[in-house]
Amino acid sequence: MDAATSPVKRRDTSKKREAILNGAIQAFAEMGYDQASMDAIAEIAGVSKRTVYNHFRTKENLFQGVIAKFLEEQQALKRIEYDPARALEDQLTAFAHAEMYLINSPSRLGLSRVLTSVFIRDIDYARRITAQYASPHEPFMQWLAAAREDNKLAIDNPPLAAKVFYAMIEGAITWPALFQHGIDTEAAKPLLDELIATFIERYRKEE
Amino acid sequence: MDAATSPVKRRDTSKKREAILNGAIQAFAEMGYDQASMDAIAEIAGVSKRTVYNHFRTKENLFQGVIAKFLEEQQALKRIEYDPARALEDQLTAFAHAEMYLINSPSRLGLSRVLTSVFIRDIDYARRITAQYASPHEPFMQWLAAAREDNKLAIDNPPLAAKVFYAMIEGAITWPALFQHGIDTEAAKPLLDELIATFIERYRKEE
DNA sequence: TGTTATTTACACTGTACAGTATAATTAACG
DNA sequence: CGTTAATTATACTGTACAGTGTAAATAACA
Repeated sequence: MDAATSPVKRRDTSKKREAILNGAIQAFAEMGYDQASMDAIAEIAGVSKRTVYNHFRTKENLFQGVIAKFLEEQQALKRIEYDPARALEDQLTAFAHAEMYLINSPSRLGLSRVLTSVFIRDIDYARRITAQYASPHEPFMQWLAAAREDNKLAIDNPPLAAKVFYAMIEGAITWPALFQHGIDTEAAKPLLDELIATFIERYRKEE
Repeated sequence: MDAATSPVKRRDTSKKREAILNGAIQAFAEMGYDQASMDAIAEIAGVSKRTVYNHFRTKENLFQGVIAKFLEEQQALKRIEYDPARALEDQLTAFAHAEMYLINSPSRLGLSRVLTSVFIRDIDYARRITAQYASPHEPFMQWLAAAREDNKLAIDNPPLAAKVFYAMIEGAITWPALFQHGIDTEAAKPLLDELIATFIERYRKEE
């Protein structure tokens, strides 16, 4: 199958593949999984339906390609570096804002909804897929560990504290954004500040 | 249309209607909205398909009947009375446990997933439906107000505090339960305790 | 018991869509 | 250029399912 070892002449098909993937992303995001027919996807991608099937055996297969792209991006975008020179509030606020803008970005919002609706219809399937990616809370747990190391936070159980923080962010921002047309970032700021204040009050190291 | 005012003889059809509704609830919960065909629903309900259509004009219509039943029950089950004789921790813990057992109950878990998947596919539809019911946070806001009145909590902005609490419960319990096969209630207790401690540390009134 | 509203069985229509078949066309690579 | 892998247009198959039509059966009520 490898171009270098195969005796068969193979051409570069990555361009079409990209086009199909992008068309599928757009179609899924705008119409949802079921409504996005393979005909519609092919048309949006500017490609014949047969070509779609030449690249992806089934619709489900194509969807997995879309998911992979989406989740890999997500993973790359959820970084947080601990900075000992910066106030904890500042860093947490920046991080929470990043989460809010990420979920709010229109292109991702649509796909997040589709992912949610597909995953909740088949949670075992969801497990199988998401198991292939690192836990999205990992970078934050690293941050917490660094802050503790730096004697700024008193945390007995970092995974537990990470769950508390993510519960707040997801419960207050992520899920509401999905069920509305995104979040009004200005209106959400007082809530975000309150969450961060609550978190810090709990775990701040007493001097 | 009213039996008392109509000149047409009308019989009691509520039994069949109940049977259809219960069959639909079971079918939707077990198979999801799309997979639950009207034929399947009729069979589970022990009723002919034509009778289903005699009671509900369309599948969507039937689904609304199911939703109505579900959301009304939900509303009734989300009560919390403030008790000045009981510690805040106790009351919040009991409340949070009630939420956890409610989402965990197998019959409701399936329907909650279906509701989620339908609502997230059409958030404007979701708005129209849920707008007909009281905000699910209302009872808790009353509780907060009573606790403040009783000088136990220092809360400037009760709706904001309510959002903080519900964000924690939903982010930590409700959503995870939906995407797993429910929540392991024992394993969740430390997290629940931590959330409540965090909430109380933020809003407890200093003596 | 007779009337008739309601229910049933069953055949049917129309539509939407995943996936396939195939012959013709295009364009990348040597 | 010529070869041929990749792509295209188009027509097609099979299936699933919402919703309808109808005549016969059933059962609630007067």
